[in-house]
Amino acid sequence: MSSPGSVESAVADPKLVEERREQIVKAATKLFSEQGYYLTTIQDIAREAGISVGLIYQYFKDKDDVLFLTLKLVLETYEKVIPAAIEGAEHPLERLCLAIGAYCRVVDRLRDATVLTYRSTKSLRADRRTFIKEGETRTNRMLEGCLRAAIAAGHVRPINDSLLVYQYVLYSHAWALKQWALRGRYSLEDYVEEGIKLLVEPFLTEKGRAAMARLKRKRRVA
Amino acid sequence: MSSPGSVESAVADPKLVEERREQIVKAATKLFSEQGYYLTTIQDIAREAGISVGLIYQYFKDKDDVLFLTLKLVLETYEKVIPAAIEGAEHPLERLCLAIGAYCRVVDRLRDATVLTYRSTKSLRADRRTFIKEGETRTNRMLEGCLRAAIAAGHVRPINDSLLVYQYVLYSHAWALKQWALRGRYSLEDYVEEGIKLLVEPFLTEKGRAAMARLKRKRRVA
Amino acid sequence: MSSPGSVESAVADPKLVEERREQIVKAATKLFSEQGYYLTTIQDIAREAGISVGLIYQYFKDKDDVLFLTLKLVLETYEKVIPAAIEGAEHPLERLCLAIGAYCRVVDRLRDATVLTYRSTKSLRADRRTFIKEGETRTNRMLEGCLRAAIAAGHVRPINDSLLVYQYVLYSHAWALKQWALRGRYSLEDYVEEGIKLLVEPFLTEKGRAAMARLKRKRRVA
Amino acid sequence: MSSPGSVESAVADPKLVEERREQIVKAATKLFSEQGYYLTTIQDIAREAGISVGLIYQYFKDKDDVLFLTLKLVLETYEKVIPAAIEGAEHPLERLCLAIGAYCRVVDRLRDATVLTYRSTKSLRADRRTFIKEGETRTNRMLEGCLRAAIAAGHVRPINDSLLVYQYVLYSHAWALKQWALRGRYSLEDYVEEGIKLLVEPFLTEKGRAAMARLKRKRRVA
DNA sequence: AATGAATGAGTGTTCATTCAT
DNA sequence: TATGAATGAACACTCATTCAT
Repeated sequence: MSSPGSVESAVADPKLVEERREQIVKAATKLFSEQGYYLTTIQDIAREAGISVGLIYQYFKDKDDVLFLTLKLVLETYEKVIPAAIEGAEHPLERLCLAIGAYCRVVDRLRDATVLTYRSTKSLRADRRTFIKEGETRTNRMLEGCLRAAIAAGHVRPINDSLLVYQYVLYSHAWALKQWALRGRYSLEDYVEEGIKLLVEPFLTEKGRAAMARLKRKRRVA
Repeated sequence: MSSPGSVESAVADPKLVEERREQIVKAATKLFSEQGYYLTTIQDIAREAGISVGLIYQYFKDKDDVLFLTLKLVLETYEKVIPAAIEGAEHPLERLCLAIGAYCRVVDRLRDATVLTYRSTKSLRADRRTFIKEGETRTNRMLEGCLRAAIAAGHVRPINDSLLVYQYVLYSHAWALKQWALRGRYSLEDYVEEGIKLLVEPFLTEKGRAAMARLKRKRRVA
Repeated sequence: MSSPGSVESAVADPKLVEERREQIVKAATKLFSEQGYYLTTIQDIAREAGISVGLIYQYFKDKDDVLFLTLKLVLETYEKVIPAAIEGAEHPLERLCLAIGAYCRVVDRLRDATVLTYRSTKSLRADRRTFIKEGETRTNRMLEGCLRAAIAAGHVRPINDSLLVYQYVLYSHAWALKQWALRGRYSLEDYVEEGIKLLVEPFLTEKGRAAMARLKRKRRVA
Repeated sequence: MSSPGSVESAVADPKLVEERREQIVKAATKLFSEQGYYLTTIQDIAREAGISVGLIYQYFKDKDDVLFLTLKLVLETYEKVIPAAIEGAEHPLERLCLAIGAYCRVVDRLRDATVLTYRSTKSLRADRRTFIKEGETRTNRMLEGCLRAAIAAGHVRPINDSLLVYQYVLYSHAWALKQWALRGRYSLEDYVEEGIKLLVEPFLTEKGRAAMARLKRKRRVA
């Protein structure tokens, strides 16, 4: 009946649908992030969004639907932000570092929503859970592309790229998941820098090290 | 009234208390892991444990209490298994590798419960949440001890140890969190080995590399 | 947060709130009176009122709240009926007798609810219990006002007015509390008349006796 | 099967039965009086009595049974104390005053249990409720006997004796029911004295007044 | 005679969802 | 489109009662 990635609405006007859904998801994201999925009621969401309970059901089939769109939006943000960050950069190493930095920054911005991703994905219907995981996989692949390009260009020595990419992802997510331990000890920018020292630099080739040095100098000037 | 770490019981006999709690927590761990905290009912737990609903309330104050002990047990297992694994080993590098391997293996054994840790810690009362996080911190410190010893002994070059330890932890947890992606591609033992290649070897000193080679040869013989 | 005398509602429209609460309290009064507070379930009340369980919780915070409004209504009825009964009468003795008669009659009308007052006040939260007792005190004071006026006017001889007022109250309540013994032996009107013979006439002065005789004649004519 | 006034026990030794029941009823009276019947659990009673839950069921059929014996004991105390108080006194007026005083005093002693009588009689099974009411009626009849004797002897003028007796009863009970209002304003002894002024003296004949004066003088000497 | 662990029916309460307006 | 009053299934939790020891 309904494909896992789309969400039906009883309302015709697509512009209104867009607008209302955004309004509702914004409220839901805030509340789900603060209190979790099960402790957030539809009435809470309606109140936070400044609309009536019934209206939510004009734009979403059920509560699961709201969660789905909320998580989908987080994933989509990831997928949008990272390409945007590396766009314009040519050098493979620069692209890799920019991608990692962008990931950390978007996690910082969507801190609570990222945690929500870990907490609540399992609350979704099975097919939608898969859909969300595929979104994550797509994001990973973007990082993987950057890493492979750097290997192909001879800046990074051959290595288990897919596992290393997971480390990039986990490192970024950790900024949200372990904020209670990390914040206060690092600024976001320091955290990114440390990440690169830990998860990129040790794998650079001679050529890569030289390139990295040049990049750092350039960045310092800018 | 009640300290966050203890759980009151209406039953006097400590042996029975121990036994029943274990029985209940075992059932709860299974169900919480499969369906999450909120979708698991007390009835479910009772049925799974083969006892009556009322009996659960003789050994736990409320549902939160059951979750707490469940999570506490996971953390305590971590804290027990890792020292046991490195006991007997003398060499700092060996101790570090054993610790990482032990962590991955205990995560494998408590796979669902580890995921539960990420999903449900926030469902706990605030003071208990803190208590659980302190347990995690203690585990981290054990790894940190190993890493620092290896640095002090000149096998690992000076590095941001606390962040690297986080990578060890995340790497281990990922085996549970991302099992949908990792299993099928790696066996547990391969995964451990890859982890060491990715998160230990790049940071070895000359001396460390030599020591590591010797350790590997020894392991292959055994 | 909530003052003891008010009851919050999730519904906005005050007219509907009024109507629904009346409907619910009416059902609750019947059931509480027949079976007592603890044997009456919210399900029972919903069924009796012809509404759903959930709806009760839109108009009352909890079961205690329903009991409170039920008892409050009884007390308020007392406070309304007695002034209405003596309004228009000028003569202090007439006012006193009318007040006593009105009290007996309202107890007769709210027979079961009056018994409920004795049975269930202690089931209320402490602050609300006090609130209810203050309502009773206010009613007593109205009777006390009548009695004192009659003493001041020289119709009743000086006497322990506050204790005598308690006797009036108890005499009225007894009509409900001891109905199993009194009904069948007295009609309500006879009971009122006997009460006046027992608790008013013995304390009349010469002047009071004369006035009382005149009042009785007048009443007989009307 | 079981007559309403008796309570079966699984234990043979009548002395032990007597002793245990007393122990249990004592605990129950305290708790029922403080918290009411429904808020008191069998576990509470067992704890208060210092015995096990199971043991209560060796001496009582069910919880209703415990309440019944508790109330029965109160009524029996009334029935025992009043005759004892008037025993030895010859003069009808003196007997009447002693009876009223004794009633007030026993109510004072069993203050909470007397309130319990009002709150919880309706919680009993129907036949036992009747049984308890008959006990009350018996007590009333003792007072009625005193009053009638005083009338017959020409000390009290002919009057609606049964209703006046109710006033005596209510007056005594009020000491428990309205203790929140009465205590602090009267001592028990003053309260008794005021009662006699209000509910006996106004109905005395000339002869009665003379006799009462003599009695008071005598009492003052003693 | 005495214990107290075990039971499970029954309670108050919540909240996703519907639908008349 | 939008509202929010109304529904009722489902849940956590309690406690009178039983029974193996």
